Amino acid sequence: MAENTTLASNFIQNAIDEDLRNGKYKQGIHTRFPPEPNGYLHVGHAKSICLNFGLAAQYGGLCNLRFDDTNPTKEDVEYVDSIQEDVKWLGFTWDERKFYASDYFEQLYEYAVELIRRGKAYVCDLTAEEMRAYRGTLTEPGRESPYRNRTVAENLELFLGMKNGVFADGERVLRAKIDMSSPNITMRDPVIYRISHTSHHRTGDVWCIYPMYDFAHPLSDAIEGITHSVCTLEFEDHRPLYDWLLESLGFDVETRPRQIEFARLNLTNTITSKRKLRQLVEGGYVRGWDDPRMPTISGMRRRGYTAAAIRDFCERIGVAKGNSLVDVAMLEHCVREDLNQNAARVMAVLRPLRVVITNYPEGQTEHLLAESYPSKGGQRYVPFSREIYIEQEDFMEEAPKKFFRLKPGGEVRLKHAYIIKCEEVVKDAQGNIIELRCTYDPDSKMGGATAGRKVKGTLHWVAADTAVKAEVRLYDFLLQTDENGETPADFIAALNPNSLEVIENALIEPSVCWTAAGTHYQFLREGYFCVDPDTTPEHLVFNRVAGLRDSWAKVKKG
RNA sequence: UGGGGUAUCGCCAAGUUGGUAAGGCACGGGAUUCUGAAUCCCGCAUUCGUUGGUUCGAGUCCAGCUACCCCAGCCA
Repeated sequence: MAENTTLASNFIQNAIDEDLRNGKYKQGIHTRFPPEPNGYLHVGHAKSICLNFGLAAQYGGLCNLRFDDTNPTKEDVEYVDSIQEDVKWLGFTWDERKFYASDYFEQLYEYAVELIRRGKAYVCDLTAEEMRAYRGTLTEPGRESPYRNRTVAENLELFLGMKNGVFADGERVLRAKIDMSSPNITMRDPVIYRISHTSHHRTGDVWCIYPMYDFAHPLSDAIEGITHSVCTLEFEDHRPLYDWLLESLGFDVETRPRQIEFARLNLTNTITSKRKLRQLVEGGYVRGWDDPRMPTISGMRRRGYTAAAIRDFCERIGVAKGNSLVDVAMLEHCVREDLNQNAARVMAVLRPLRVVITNYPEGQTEHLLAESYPSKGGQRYVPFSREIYIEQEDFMEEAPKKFFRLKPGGEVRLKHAYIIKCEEVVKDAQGNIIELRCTYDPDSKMGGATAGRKVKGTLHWVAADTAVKAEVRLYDFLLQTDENGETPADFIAALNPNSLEVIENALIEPSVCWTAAGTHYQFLREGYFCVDPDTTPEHLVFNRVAGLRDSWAKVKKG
C-alpha cells in the first residue's frame, strides 16, 4: 500500500524483535487469543484479536484460538460458538489450532501433582474468610497458613481426595507455596485449584476440581508452545507468578512463553465491559447481544460495521501501556472510509414530502441513468415521474441565507434528474406543509441543453409511484458520557433514551427491492445503511451504520 | 504509608545507541463538486507531567517531586 504512511511500531514488536536478536524462540513466534467463553466478544476483544493474530502474521508465526474455560460456573457453549463466529468474521483463522484449557485438565492435574512433589504446593483447609485474613493487606504482610507445612505425602493424598470428590465445595484448596510476606499480593501463596462440583460444558462431571487462571494460563501457553503471551495490564502483577510456575516446573528459559501486557481499549460513549454489556442484555435495555447499538462484534456486524473497518481501526489506535480513551469518532471515520469506497449509492427519502411537478406530463415515466459507485463505476436506472418525494428537511419556507435547498421561488437540482423550481406551497388546515408544487426545466437533465446550469443545491428524491416502502432504524450512542468521554458510575442512568429511532415509512428507489441482509448502501446525502436480518421480501429493514459528515449541521448550529 | 505501571498537541500515538518533536482522528481555512459527501491543498506541540542535574547538545541519562491506573476472588 502507500509507503508514505509509516506504520508506527509498538513496544510489543520491539520486545519480540529483541527476543529474536537474542536468539530466543528459534521455533518461531507463536501467540494465542484466549477468551473466556462467558459472554460475547466486543471491540476491546477485537483489539486483542487483531494484535495477536496480527503479530503472528507479521512474524510468519501462528496464533491459536484458546478458550480459557476453567470456571464452569460462568461459561457456556453459546459463547464459544459466538466467539468463533466473530473471530472468523473479523477475518482471522486458527486452522486446526482451536484449543480449550479444559483439553489440558489431565495434564494440568499432573503438573499440580508435580508441584506438590517438589514441595511447592500444598493443600490448605482455611476457609475463604480465614484465607483473606491470613493474606494480610496492601501494606502489611500476610501470615503463613497452619497447613502450609504438610508433608508431600499428605498433600498428595489430600489433593487426590479433592480430585475424587471426597470434599465439598470450598472445603479445601491447593495453593502454591511462595511467600506470604511478598509485597506483591499475587505471590502470597495463591490458590491454584479449587473444588467445584459443577458440570463443565465440555468435560461434564469428570472433574470437581478446576484450576485457577494463574495456574492454567502459563501452563496452557507452555503446552501449546506459545512464545509471547499477550494480555492486558491488570495481569502485570501476575507475571512473577507466571514465571515462577514455569520455572518451578522446569520449563526451558529460552523457549518458554513470555507474558507481555498492553492497555485495554476504552472508547468514548462506549461500554467495553463484558459485565456491563451482560447487564444491558439481561436487563432488557437492548434487544440482545447483537443489538446494533451494542459494541459487541456481533452488534457491530449487524449494525453494518465491516470487518475491514474494525481491523483498520485497531491498526490505527496502536498498542501501548498507558490507559487511554479513544474518541469513537476514530471508529466512525474508519467505517466511513471503507463504505465510501464499497457501498453502492442509492436514493432513499426518510421523511417524505410530496412534490408535484406541474409541467411534467401526467402518466410519463423516464428511466434515468445513475452512477452507483462514484469511484468504481457501475450504473443503474432510476425511474422519474410527475410526482416525487423529497426530504422534509430539504424544504424551508423561510430559509436562512446559507440554506442551499428548496425554498419558495427557489431552484434546486434533483440528483441524476432535472432542475426544479418551487412555485407553490400547499398546507393542510393546521398549517402543515403537505405538498410542494414545482415546475421543472426539461433541458436540464444530464446531456440536456441546460444541464450545465449551476444551482446551489442538489437533493435526493424518489418517484412516488415506484418507490418502495422501507423501515429505517437510526441509532445514536447507547451511552451518554461526560465531557471527558468517561462512563458515569451509574451507567444505566446514563443510557441515551433516544439511542434508537425507528422510521416506519421511508421510501427507497426500486432498484433495491431485491437485497440481502448485510448489504451496504449509501443513501445519498443521508449516510451509510445496512440491510438488517429482520428484512423480508415484503418488508425492507435498514440500519444506519453512520451518517455522512455533515458540515451543514455545523453551520446550522452556528 | 506496600507492590506494580503510565505520564509527548483536544483524542490516539511514533520517537532504536542523547543531536535538535512522525503519522492518524478531531478541528480551522481554501479549491473542487449534479451527494453541504468524497477528493485536493494549507494550517494545527520552540515543546515532551514537574523541578533540578549531567552534557557542546536531553522527550531520550541521573535525582527529587506530582498526577493518574491496577492489586487484598476458592473470577479471568
